[in-house]
Amino acid sequence: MSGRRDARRALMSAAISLSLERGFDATTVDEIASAAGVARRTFFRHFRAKEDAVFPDHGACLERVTAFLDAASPLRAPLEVVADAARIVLDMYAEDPETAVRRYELTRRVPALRDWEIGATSRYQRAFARYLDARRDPADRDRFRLQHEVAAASVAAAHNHVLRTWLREGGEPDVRARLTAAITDVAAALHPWFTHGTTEKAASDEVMVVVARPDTPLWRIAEQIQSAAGGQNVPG
Amino acid sequence: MSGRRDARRALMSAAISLSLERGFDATTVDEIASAAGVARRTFFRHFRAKEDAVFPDHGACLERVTAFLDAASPLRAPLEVVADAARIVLDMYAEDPETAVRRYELTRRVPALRDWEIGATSRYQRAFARYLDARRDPADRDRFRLQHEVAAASVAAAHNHVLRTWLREGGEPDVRARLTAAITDVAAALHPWFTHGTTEKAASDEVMVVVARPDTPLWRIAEQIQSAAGGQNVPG
DNA sequence: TTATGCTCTGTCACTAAGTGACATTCGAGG
DNA sequence: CCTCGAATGTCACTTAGTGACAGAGCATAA
Repeated sequence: MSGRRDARRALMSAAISLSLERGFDATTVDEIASAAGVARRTFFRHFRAKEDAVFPDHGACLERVTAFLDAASPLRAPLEVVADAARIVLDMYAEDPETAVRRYELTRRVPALRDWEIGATSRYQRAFARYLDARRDPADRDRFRLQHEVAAASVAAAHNHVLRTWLREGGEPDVRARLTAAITDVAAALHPWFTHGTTEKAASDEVMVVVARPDTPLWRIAEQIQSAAGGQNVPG
Repeated sequence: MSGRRDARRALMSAAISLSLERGFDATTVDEIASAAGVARRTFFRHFRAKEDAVFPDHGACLERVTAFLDAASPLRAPLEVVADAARIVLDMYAEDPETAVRRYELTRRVPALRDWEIGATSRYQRAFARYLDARRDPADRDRFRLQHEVAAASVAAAHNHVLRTWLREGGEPDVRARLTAAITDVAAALHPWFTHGTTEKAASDEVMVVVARPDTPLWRIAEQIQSAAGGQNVPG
């Protein structure tokens, strides 16, 4: 009937607005669809369920996260990569703070929406754990699966904490810095789990010597070199 | 029509069996009800939704967990109490291993059921975090909320890991011991977060002297006494 | 311009989840 | 035997979600 490309966005907006006014359960898909100026069937072409209309971007964001994790350099420390992945999720919320805050109001009030979002975030968490698994030497995977799941859950919890605090305050200040700080805290506690291949270094002023066992992961060596260089350029 | 007291159990059993045969989505509530020998309406008197019939005990278990946490002695270390709370949940699964394994088969295959269970377990996790909050001095709560949420998530993740491993193996060996081991690992990493009120001790062979700041929590002092006693009886 | 094809959309019809109202039956206790 | 309350059965209804088919909008090639 009108512009043909913004149906999805209009539906999301209508779903959130109407749910905030009358309540989520008291709002029918018919009402949402007609408020957005489309047919009822069109709603279900864009969203699998009524709850999905409130969180329309989790699908695409999950794909972005998994693609990022699949493409991450093996030279980087695993927990740092997972932290960046969490940052991707946070950025998605921060992209539209107003909508994020309105959504948050809804999820606090409607249990069905809370469960739906928990289901969505659990998929990120699973992606984190799967990534940590993949980074580990195949022989070690079974032994470290517990640590991976706990680490993934911890990063997800830190992300959720920062996100909720930010939303409660209205979406104003710098979220990314807070996430970095939170995950640094968590990573400090969990660090021992990810430093198995021990590395020793004997450094002088001019020469850097790194002594490591042959099976030491590359990212650990990179980490040692970086800390030994102390922020200065490593002489070529 | 027949015995009047076991409708709930019969419905749960029918729901799991039929869903394993034909698939969860392809099984209607009508079929479940008639298989259990009751009317369709009776199903919804016992369960809020079709998914609920597969996990009928989470509600009661959550009440047990929160009651346990509310009644826990302030002399015990917070992480130990939370570990015991997780044990309550694990015991509920272990009470009927066969059903638990069948349920697990279902949750692996049906996304709706997986999301439903994740929603249920998230409520335990919230209870854990809320308890850790309550244990903290009111002035410290805001500063430590991140740690509480991460700790709660970690314990929940450890529980889920042990549970899933156990279910995958068919439900045979000693689960409780594994949960203890897993949570011990986690608690070791998280321990620094829960030892703020520093305690120093100067011990001799016959006399025990505990030096602590006045605001040191009781459970920390108890912990110190216990470790100083080294498993022996503390002389009265 | 018309023809062709693709994607998004509208319409209709249908199954099944979940709820409210009211009647009925079972079981315990007087 | 009668009564009361809780669990159940019956009926009717709203609404979520899906399948099938038709039409509208927009591109590209002839």
